[in-house]
Amino acid sequence: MKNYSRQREAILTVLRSTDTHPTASKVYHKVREIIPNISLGTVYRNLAQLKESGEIISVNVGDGFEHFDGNAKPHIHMHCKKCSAIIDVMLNEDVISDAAQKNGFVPENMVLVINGLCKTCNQNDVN
Amino acid sequence: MKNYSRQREAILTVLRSTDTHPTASKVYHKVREIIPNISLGTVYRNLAQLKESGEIISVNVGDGFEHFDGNAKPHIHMHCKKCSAIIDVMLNEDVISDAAQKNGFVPENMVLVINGLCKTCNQNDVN
DNA sequence: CTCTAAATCAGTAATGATTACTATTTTATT
DNA sequence: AATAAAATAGTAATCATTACTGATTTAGAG
Repeated sequence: MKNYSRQREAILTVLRSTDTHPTASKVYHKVREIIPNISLGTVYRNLAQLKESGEIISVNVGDGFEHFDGNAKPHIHMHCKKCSAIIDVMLNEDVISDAAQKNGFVPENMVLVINGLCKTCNQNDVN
Repeated sequence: MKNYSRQREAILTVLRSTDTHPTASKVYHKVREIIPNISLGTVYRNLAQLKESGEIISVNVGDGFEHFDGNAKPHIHMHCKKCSAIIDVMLNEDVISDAAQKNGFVPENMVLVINGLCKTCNQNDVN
């Protein structure tokens, strides 16, 4: 059902070799250095597929772009509204405010999105 | 610099009278019940302005839509990937896993976005 | 090694949420 | 009432993302 593809491998390699949370477009341009004629549609399709399979995750910081992350382990993303940096903070370190202080980050507004299944949907069936 | 407008007031009223985290389009249709000829552009402009002034916040759960929230206090949003419900959980209740358990929520993937200023940007200047 | 079907691709067109634009109306102040 | 800034309705433009198509690649069987 899922065949190997050089394109998908290259995309995964790019995502795993950076901590900058690139957009689809950024990934596209980076992968073009490896596969010069890869198409944007292929990048989008594979990003969706890698996300579906849990190999990568995505973050939406409200700038209108989906940002991709090769680190699929649950962690905190701190988003600077000025330079747009997205900073990783592993979850076992500390609670929210501590984590913020340790990074010299001044939190203004925080949103936690937990994706999963709510009580009702989880009881109704398996998928 | 900021004048009163009936349209903005109606938008705020709509947002404060629901906990469903509507999209701009949903807000538009709801406000049309109060002001039948309000335009979509006006809704978008005022949502941006209300967000800027901190009267409302927005959540992006990765479904391609920006969701608006009349409750500007920091809180957790749990997003069901099946029914798309966005459930509010106040922050002082408990830590993440506890909050999830209490709501019968099965977390699969969690992303915390903290908007603010990073160390570098905060040291460089005031705004 | 062929053969075949399913999966994937490159390239391009279409979609649709959001933003920009413009002429008109409303607000707040004198 | 007069005036300037702010806001509006309506429409057009933008652009990230998705859908589509005919060609290519993959994987497994013979």
